[in-house]
Order: sequence, then structure tokens, then C-alpha cells
Amino acid sequence: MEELLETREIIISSEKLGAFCGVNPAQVRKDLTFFGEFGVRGVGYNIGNLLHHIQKILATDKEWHLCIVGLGNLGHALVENDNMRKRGYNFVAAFDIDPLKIGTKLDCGLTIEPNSRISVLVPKLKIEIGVIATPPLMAQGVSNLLMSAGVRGIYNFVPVQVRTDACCVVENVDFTVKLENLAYHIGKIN
Amino acid sequence: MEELLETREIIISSEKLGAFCGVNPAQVRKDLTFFGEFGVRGVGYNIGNLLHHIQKILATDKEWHLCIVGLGNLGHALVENDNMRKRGYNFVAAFDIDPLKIGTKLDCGLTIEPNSRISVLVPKLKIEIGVIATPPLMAQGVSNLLMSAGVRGIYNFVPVQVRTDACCVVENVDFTVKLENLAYHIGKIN
DNA sequence: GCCTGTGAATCCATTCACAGCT
DNA sequence: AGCTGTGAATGGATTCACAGGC
Repeated sequence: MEELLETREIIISSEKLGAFCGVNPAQVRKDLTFFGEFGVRGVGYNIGNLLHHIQKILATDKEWHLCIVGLGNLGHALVENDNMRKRGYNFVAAFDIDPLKIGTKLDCGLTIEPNSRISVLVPKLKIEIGVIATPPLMAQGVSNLLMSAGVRGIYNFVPVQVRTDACCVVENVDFTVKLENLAYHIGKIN
Repeated sequence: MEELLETREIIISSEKLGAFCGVNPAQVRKDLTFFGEFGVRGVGYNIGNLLHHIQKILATDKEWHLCIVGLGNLGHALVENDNMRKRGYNFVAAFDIDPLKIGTKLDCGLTIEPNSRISVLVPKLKIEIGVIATPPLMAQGVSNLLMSAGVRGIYNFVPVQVRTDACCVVENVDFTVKLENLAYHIGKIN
């Protein structure tokens, strides 16, 4: 989306927007009007303006504070991932229970804290989203810690279903799901 | 799903199956009958039998050969991930261009090979799926290499849209998509 | 009686087509 | 004339409800 700003155009039609991301122009308009009227009839959508509104809607106009729990390879990969940072998702704390890891400084500047500090650091650093990449058995316990510390959402990379209360949203990631898609499609072709 | 095998039950009803994964019982039946008649009227579905059929359908009854390209933190996390291995997705080769990494032995037993060996190792090891976790600029080049080497699917962890020919399926992973979901929901609540 | 398999009914998302604004 | 916003039409997926087999 940001790419569009780099073209010299100021205005874009639902037609072009649709072509750009592979959907029907009517779809684009329906979706957009669900949130408000951002276009001008007979003209189109102001790109900068539209982007601003979308950011508002997706709440990507603000900077989010995240923490990572569990610094195995995956945990590391996530904290160092600057794609997230670029989009406004900033890791401001890192937790683990391994005494060997605690105190270690990460490339991104964070120092690994013990899980026991979750309850104090989450409120202090205004952490809204907890990302978990722990061993499976720890996932539920860590989630509970995060929730009672006041986290509003949990991004779960552990292949385990995590139970939460209503005030906390969960998104699960399971790498094998998309692999199954691939496998299914490949299997169908031959 | 496998978890169900561990319960003492042998037979399960569409009702319970639905409850188990949060869908309507009729949905369960419709979906299953699409592929065949696996249940017994008045009784239910034999769990072991059903699992077998599903594995057949999803082609998870066979062992898949994968390779990883790009061994940063994420690449490491993926190859070492035994959740994939358990489900039949086995990494049988690892590639990188960094001369410092080439020749290194990974915990999983693989030795990192230079990208230049992709074209020979993919056919030799019968690799069907290539997983890419390289820097963004390399992603397209690596994909081309993989495709011409005969890979049937690409699992793309790089935040870049990769073009492929029809004979090759792509699945893209972007960690920020689910973060946007979280952010949107959290934003709506308060 | 119980639970599957399935046509019919319902719901929801996508698309069409046009009225209305610039 | 051009393009948005939107009711109406379409189509696909979900759910209902019951016939058929255990």
C-alpha cells in the first residue's frame, strides 16, 4: 500500500486499487464504505488520505508495545525481525526462564529478563501484546502470566491451543497449516 | 486430531467432532462426505479410520522432503522445529550464500550447502518443497533457482511477493498480518 | 433410538448495475 | 464524462431437517 505513495499519482480509482491487489473494484468500494466514505464521486480516492484512514482503522497509526517470551531460535528471529518494527510493532521486553539466557543482551538492544518480571514489566512498559515462543508445556502458564499482567492480545507461536478470558484476543500460528495446503495442492496436480 | 486417538474412545459423532474444533456438526458431515463416506449411520465415525482417510486426503500420509534456503534466526528456527518433522515434513537440505555459514553442521544433522548446489541437490534428494527465509532482495532469485531445480511448492517467509510459474504453488507467510488482526480487535474493544 | 448422508432452506459475501455527485 | 456509494441480484457456503441405515 505504501508503495502507491511512491508513484506520482495523488488520486486512485477503485478500479486500479482492485487491479493492484487482485480484487473486484466493487469489492474495494464496499469494503471501504463499511468504515466510512473516503472517496469522491466522479474522481476517486486520495491515496495519502486513504492510507491515513486505513492506518487508523487497523490501528497501525500508533506504535504497539510487544514482548517476547521464550528466546529459542524462533524467539530470536521474531525480536530481530525488522519487518515488524517497520510497521509499528516494537518489542520492548524479552523474557525467558533459562538462567543462562537471562541477562544476555540481544542485537536489538533488549536484555533478557526472567519470566518472573512479566507481572511488573508488562504494566510498566505498557505492553499490549505478548508474543509466545516457548516450549509447548509452558505456553498456557506464560499466557496466564501475561493476561493477569494486563496484556490485551497474545500472539501464539506454540503448537498448542491456549485458553484465555474474553478480554484477551489470541492469534495462533501453526507453520504446518500452510504446509498442508501446499502438500494438498501438490498432491492434486500429479 | 491425533489427540483424539489418545482418548479411550474408538467412535466419535459429528456432534462431538464439531464441538471439538468449533464448527457445526452438519458442516463436519458435509465436508467429510465431499471426499467419501467414512461414517456409519446411527453410530458415528471410527476415529482411527477417519484419521487415516484424512491423512490420505491431505497427503500427510507420506513423508515430504523440504529444504531451507537462508539460515538466519528464522531459518534455524524452522529447520530445528520438530513440530514439522512430527507431521511428516522433513528438511533434507539447507542452503545459504554466506561463506562463514557454508559447511557448518546444524543441530538437526544437516550441513549448510552453498546456494549453487540447489540445482543438483533438489532433484537428487527429491525435494518437493522449498522454504525460503532469505533477505528480501534474494527471495525472487532463490525461488527461480528452486523452481528450475524442480521444486513443486514454495513456502515463503520473506515479506516480498514471489512470482512463480503455474507448476509451482506458493504460500506466503507474513507475521504482521495476524498482528494487524490483533491490533484491530484490541483497538475495537476499548 | 441414534447418527450419518443429503436435498432444501437460509445466510452471507461477492458482483452487478445504476443513481447521484463533481 | 467519470467514479463513488449502494440497493438488488447472484452464487457459494453454512445450516436445517429429515430420510435412510444401524
